[in-house]
Amino acid sequence: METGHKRPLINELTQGKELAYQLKNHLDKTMSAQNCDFLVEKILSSYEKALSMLNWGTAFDEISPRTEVSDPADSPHRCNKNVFKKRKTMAKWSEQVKVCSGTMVEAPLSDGYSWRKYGQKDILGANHPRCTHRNFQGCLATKQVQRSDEDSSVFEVTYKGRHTCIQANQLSKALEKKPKKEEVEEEGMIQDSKPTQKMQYDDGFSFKVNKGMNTSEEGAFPSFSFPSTPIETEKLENLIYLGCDSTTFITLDHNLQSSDSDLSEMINSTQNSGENSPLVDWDLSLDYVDFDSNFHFDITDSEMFS
DNA sequence: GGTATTTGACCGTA
DNA sequence: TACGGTCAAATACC
Repeated sequence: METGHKRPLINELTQGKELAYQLKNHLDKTMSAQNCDFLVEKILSSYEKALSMLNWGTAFDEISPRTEVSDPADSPHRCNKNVFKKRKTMAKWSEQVKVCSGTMVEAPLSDGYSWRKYGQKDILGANHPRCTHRNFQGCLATKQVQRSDEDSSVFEVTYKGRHTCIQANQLSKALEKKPKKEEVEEEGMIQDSKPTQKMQYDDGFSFKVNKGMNTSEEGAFPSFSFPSTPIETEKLENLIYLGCDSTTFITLDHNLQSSDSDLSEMINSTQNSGENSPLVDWDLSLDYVDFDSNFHFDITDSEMFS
């Protein structure tokens, strides 16, 4: 990796270490849960940034000579801005979320992160333009929103990159005192009115996202939550267990009309990779997807294969 | 005046 | 070379 990129990386890691020490010191003393949450999220944010930098470094290493880092003078638009020119490496961290917004047209935009629209593009063959949003907290994640041609109430939301920021709601919540019981309940009502969301990946299969914790439990990620979609009993029989950690389980719908070899390949690649994350080495790069471990999600959608 | 959005142009990828 | 992603100046909004 280039020396110039080590410094911010070291800074982030150092900051994470210091914050961890602070947290350790506070654990013995009287410290509110909110402050603990805040410190933890700061620590996580630091490590996320550091890891992103490492990923960039990897991307940098993979850049072909033709697309290698260019002299800033080469492009007036990229002076001191984007050091790395190859976009494909960033697109690697992508997930796609289909949102049946129903009456809540704004729903796709309110996922708890702070997004700023920075581009709109007419896509060939699409009736509606594609809007691109970027987090303005120095976060690497981007988000694309495009209204479906078939159903204008349906938005396709594509997330790219990994969040390195602290979720806006999360940050404010950490700084606030614990809300009153009524406020918590009200928040829960709002969340329950949100549409069911489906995560669909470019590789051809999709997830239903099932929030496995109730509103009062979710804590750290209050607004990026989806209504709980109970798995039907008969569907459970068709689910192939892919893996889990303490709070997340991942299953693959056995009804998927992909070949058995494809299935086994996916499962093998899943189970053979990583100790903690069941999806670490998937080609669709779920290791980079910003899943919150508080979410339960299962692969139950077979539309893409029909 | 500060912030957010729009939009035309540039650039990378396929 | 066409298409899509991104940038940044221009514009709108508060």
